[in-house]
Amino acid sequence: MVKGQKRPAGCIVERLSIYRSVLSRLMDNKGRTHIYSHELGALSGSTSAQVRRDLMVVGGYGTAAHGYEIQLLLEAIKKYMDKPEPAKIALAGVGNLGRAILTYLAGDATNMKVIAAFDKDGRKNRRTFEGVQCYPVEKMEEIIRNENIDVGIIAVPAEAAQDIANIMVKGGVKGLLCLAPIFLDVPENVHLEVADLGIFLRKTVFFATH
Amino acid sequence: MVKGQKRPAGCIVERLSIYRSVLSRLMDNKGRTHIYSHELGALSGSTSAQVRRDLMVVGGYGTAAHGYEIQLLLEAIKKYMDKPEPAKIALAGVGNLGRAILTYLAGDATNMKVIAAFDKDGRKNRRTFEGVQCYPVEKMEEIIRNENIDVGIIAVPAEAAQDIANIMVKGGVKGLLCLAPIFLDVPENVHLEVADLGIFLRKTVFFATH
DNA sequence: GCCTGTGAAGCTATTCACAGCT
DNA sequence: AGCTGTGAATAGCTTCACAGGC
Repeated sequence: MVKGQKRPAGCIVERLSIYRSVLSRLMDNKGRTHIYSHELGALSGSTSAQVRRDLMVVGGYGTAAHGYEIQLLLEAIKKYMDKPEPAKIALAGVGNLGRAILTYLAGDATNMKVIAAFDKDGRKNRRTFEGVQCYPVEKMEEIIRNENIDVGIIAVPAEAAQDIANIMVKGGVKGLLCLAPIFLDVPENVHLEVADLGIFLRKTVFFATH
Repeated sequence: MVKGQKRPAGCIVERLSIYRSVLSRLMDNKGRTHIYSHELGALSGSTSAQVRRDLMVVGGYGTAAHGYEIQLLLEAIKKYMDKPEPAKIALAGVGNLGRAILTYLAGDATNMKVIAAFDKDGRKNRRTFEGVQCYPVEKMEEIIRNENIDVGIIAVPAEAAQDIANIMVKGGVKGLLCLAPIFLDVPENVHLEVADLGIFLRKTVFFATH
């Protein structure tokens, strides 16, 4: 028997991303200006101690009186995580999953920009999705290289994923987010992030039924 | 500066799910019957030591001569992870993301079954998606309770996610997979798994550009 | 020689707990 | 009284390294 799920362990970067989105929403929608570590913890699935530790990394600006000033915190996180220029992104595969991510990014794409999408399906080329132009896969390597794209998102079926990854790497991406249910082989110097929805579902099912 | 990404730390359950899908593919597509820990490691983004440790948990059946027998391994993993009855699943939100997960499950749903989908959009009701019937949200609690559904997948916009979660919990689900970019408040006894694509993208961007 | 199974060591990440401040 | 920042302690996870087997 497994010992009872631990919080997904996620590294700091993951949690900082979460804090960031929670804080933005809090500031924009509720007009909050300050927050305590235990509140932020509750809103992001973490503990107060964890929050304080994380915030130390970006330079803790909290006061005992009012906690953290949200504005300041967001700037500190941004400074820690973001490069001055928005990251350039390419998307391969404009199926349901690809479109879902475009929709998401149309809402919150702070410091990220999807430069181009690619699809094998000729009918999708020349079209735009959420304002992003779709090109044939044959042009991918060239466009990635010319536009200096940083990150590739792989939202194609598992069978095609490795080929797509190879082309993206040849084009010069430094990171890949693979949404297909397969583990890709990429060079050491390219960061691979795997987000397989099926695995998450299996995990959920496991913990729900045990 | 962050210390250089560590393997996502994922707990055993996550890795077992991965092994399982890798092994199935290997057996079905390539007709392999045996595999060594270092091979399985390479194919699933892990190390040989890690694989051997994980497989001990399900009952290691390896031999020095041929490694592990795939068939046996799959059965052992299944016995460890699956209940005798397939897990019953409900999906809320039949947008791009919801449909993506239905497509996925149409391919590999071993021991999982999506019983019903729900959507606010009246035009989607009465339709089926990948063979799954779509109902209005008003019927959700009732259907979840009557069908004894184990797990809910939340693929609705962030604003609606908490309401949907509340209804699902009232209906009696024991686990929730939330795909919306928000952290939900659920009772202790319900397992919450958060899979926010935006967070993964942010992580990828961070490691690609640092 | 090369593999598995596994105790022991080594790391990382998380939590505790408290000094210092308001 | 209640909060932050942080050293120290703990818990959890991963790798090492080697005995035992083919």
